Amino acid sequence: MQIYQLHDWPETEKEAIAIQETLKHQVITIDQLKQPIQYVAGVDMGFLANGTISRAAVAVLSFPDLQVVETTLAHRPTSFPYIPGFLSFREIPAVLEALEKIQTIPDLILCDGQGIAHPRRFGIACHLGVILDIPTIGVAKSLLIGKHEELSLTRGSWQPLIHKNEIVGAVLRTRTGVKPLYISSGHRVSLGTAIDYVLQCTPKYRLPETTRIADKLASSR
DNA sequence: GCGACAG
DNA sequence: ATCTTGTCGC
Repeated sequence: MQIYQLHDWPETEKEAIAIQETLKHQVITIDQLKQPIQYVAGVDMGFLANGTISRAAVAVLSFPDLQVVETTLAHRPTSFPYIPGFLSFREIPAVLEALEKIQTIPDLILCDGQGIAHPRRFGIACHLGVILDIPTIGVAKSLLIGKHEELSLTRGSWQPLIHKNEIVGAVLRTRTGVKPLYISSGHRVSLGTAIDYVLQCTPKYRLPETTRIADKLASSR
């Protein structure tokens, strides 16, 4: 797929904040998805050579049957450190390179990390969604910001994630008795719809099939 | 100032 | 993210 650069890539945290503050106004948190969804993609990262090389993996699956349709890999020198709140600047360059090789354009992308459940409401799912103008959902394995009530142990139960008096996402149990996931809108997907798709993509394990496939590719040799 | 902190 | 074996439980 063809990808257009929206901005120069930052060198410093200060430049990164400016980009986030600008682009966050382009994020759409209501449903604007193709109907029906035919292809769902998962994206994940791995690192090689003591972290100096970034490897991005993309897996496109059919929906709702979740069969692998296509996968790609891309490698790049790691150019930005890991700083909480700035994950996208570290990971997106390699992800875009892997997505450029994809033939099957996904209707929805599940990202490893937060969407608007972010200090400036612009996590990696938002950033990728705005760059591509494709619907995205943030699916994180741990909390970045916000608080929530305890939730019951059964699959499908969830609680709103609150930050500064705003509902920024949901804590969602995708498997009974297992640690929950942190779900938030990335771009062109509402929270309720995000929860719905994440549950449809987790028929068996805690993590969505999309990210499980991408994860294997990204962290294998 | 102190603590928290996606991957 | 990554370094790493066995082990507890369904």
